[in-house]
Amino acid sequence: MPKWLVKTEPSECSIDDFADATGQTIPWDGVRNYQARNFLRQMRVGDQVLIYHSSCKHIGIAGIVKVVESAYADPKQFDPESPYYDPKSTPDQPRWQAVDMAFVSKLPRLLALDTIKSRPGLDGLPLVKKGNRLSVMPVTEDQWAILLADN
DNA sequence: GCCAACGTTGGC
DNA sequence: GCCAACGTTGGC
Repeated sequence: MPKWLVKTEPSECSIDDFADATGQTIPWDGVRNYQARNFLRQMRVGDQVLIYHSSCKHIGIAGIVKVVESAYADPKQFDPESPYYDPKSTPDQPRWQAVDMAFVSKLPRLLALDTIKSRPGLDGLPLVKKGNRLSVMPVTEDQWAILLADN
């Protein structure tokens, strides 16, 4: 079963928002980068996803969610009022996808970015590569195990 | 708030 | 198809 990591600004959507919506579904929409979108398309129901908090006070991996609905056309691309509106997208030819996710667990404590960077074996993870801006990325089983060790 | 790194756009 | 200009991301 593939595993993933997604970045989010906690002011927009945090692990606590998922926890507060336990048993419910939260759409993962607004992805507007082709490489990230291609990974979204590969997600399958049941895949586990690490939630990474970016651009905030406590940067790092905060918890785990799971995919509960695989990719469908992101409705926000058709909504002129939305900041995620894409005028070049049409319902016949949608450019962007969303998936639905649901809460699994919070990490007992935040796995901080500097801790992540200090662990060997994560060189291949796009998250720790310099200048990387990819917001949806695959995580290998090995990387997953390293990240969740001692947590 | 700064700024390096990156992706996208659009003129040519 | 090149590439400069621009906008955005995201750590610091």
